[in-house]
Amino acid sequence: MFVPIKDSATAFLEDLNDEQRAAVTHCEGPLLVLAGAGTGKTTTLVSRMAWLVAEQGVSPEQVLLLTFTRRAARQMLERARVLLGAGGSGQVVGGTFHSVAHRLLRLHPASVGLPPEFGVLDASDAADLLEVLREERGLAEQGSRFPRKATLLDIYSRCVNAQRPLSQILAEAHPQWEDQGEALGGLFAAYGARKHALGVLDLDDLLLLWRALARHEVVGPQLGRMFAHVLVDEYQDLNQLQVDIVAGLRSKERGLTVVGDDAQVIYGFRSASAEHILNFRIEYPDATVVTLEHNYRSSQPILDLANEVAAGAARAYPKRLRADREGGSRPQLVFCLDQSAQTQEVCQRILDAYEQGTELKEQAVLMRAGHHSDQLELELTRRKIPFVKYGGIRYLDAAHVKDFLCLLRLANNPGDQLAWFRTLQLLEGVGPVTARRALDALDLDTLDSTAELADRWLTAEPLLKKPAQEGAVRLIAGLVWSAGQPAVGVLVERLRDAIAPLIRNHYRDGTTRLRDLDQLTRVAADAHSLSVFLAELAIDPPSSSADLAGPPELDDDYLILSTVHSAKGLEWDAVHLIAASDGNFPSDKALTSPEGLEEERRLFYVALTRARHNLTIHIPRRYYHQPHSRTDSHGYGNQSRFLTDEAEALCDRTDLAPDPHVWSSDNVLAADTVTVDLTHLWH
DNA sequence: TGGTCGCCAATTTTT
DNA sequence: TTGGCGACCA
Repeated sequence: MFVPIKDSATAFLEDLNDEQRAAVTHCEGPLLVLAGAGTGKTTTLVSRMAWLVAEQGVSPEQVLLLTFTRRAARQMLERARVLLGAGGSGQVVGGTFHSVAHRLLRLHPASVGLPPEFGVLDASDAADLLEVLREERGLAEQGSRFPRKATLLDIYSRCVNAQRPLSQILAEAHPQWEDQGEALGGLFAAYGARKHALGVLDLDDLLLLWRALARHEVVGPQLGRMFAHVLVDEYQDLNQLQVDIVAGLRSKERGLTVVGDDAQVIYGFRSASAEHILNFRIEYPDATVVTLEHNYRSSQPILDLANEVAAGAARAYPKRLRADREGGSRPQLVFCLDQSAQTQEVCQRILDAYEQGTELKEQAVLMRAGHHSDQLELELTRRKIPFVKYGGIRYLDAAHVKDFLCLLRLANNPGDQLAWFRTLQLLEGVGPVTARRALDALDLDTLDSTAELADRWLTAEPLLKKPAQEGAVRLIAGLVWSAGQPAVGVLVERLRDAIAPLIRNHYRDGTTRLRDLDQLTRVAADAHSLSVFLAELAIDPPSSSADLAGPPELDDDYLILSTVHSAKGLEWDAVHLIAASDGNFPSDKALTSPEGLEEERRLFYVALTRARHNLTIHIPRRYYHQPHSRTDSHGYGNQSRFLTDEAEALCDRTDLAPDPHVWSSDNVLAADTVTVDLTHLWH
């Protein structure tokens, strides 16, 4: 249906193509937009928001925008703000599923049985709690075979997110633990009970309780009236639980728009499944489907390669991206001798592109796994090339930051056993055993207020050695003092001072680490409540310490380093994909099932389609293994299985490494790096 | 002898 | 950074 362009408020419609405009101005019933990579998906979604506001009289705060990743949320809301900015009245409500769930639950905690000051566990907190329960239940005995804590959380989380029974999840994703089904079931039940007793939620609970809230007989309809229109981005990456939530939000009066691309399902490990987007028309029989195929991002040679890679998929829904404009240079395939050669080559190419006018911000280095850029980061630092890294190890995962957060959690809730357990072990001569005993002596379950802590501590104190006692007294004094302190900023600063000597003592580079805590202290100064501050940190953690330092200056130019997962939805003029050899990409960790390989392929496709003009794929020919690790039998291949002969023919090829057959014979380390066919890994 | 601490190996992707 | 294993201390 064509809607005439009436006034300047809808001038943005002129910049859209026919399909986009059809999507933006769709009126009746649910709308599914199948948007290939680079087809102006964000533009379409944001324009639809603006259109709803300008033409349909929906007020901005009645529009709910849901995205899968935090970066997508941020980007989308920013653009919405710009486009709606002129009106300036209200703001679109939006964010990740988890952050929206959190906000709604803060509004109605009691309706789902939550204490008003409920806490939120991030993934590592949740894993720690599972570990504690595992020990309590005698499942951690030496020699007994049982999943480690990260695996426990993964299994549990899959059950929740896929909404499927443990036995099924075990059979499909963790067959090696199938015989532990009973113990796992018991452990998970205890985990649920403990979370309830502690008044905390994990990230999965946020979604579960949102669904419960939506089904609540009083609050449900109330929530329903909050939003006139719901837009969901990256629908292909939703899991069953999120699909349920979206279905719960739908009503006759409310509009629903979902956008996605079945070729970009890359969150299978979070129980995402392309089935959901493919079944959308079945679930919503009155849905309208609009397909976007014009690619505005990349040049045709890049799309040719992407199409070729996608065509290799076992079960492809044929879709060929067409470039909007002519010309463009072919993707570059660069074979390097090893990782060091790759590092030098990437740096050179980044600088070359920069010289030719592509600023650093318009370039990105992409990789399968966060650590693939370790060496490159050192070299960039050495060459003084500024960069920001996304994905990989996160700021909050740094040990000393966790230590500090635990102390803050104690200020918020002195009965938090997990936080005590970690904090106590910062003290000299205190390990898990002493910490456990001190905890028992504290008898936290009967603790009513922080003020009692000082007295309580007298019973635990003798269990510690002298220097540890002094440190502990400082911490307790800080906590007791902070209990009467309403200003979060002041409180956090005081606790930072209390923990500072312990950090300095406990870590080799303690003084450097303390500086990270300063950043956190600064951010906390703006917080209104400690519990909300901590919960938001768990849901929306800064992805780098640079995030905490605030947005970089406008004139700052810096290179982006990112995992492919974190790069989804983003684009750059020049993309340098590194470590694209078999074993790394596809990651051999992912090759436990045929579906694993298919997801790697889609991930590769996502990586390729991030590039606008220049795409370079670096393939190190070999990796040097630790000389002693004879156990590492599979080694790495020296090329990418995704780059078939047909795909390679679409690229310009540069070979910086001698032919493997030539150099391997006179290289001492050659025996460690045989090319092995990895197909055996998934039968 | 129980418990801590140092050393070594290995580490996917995100909310 | 975490986990496993061995050395050293009370």
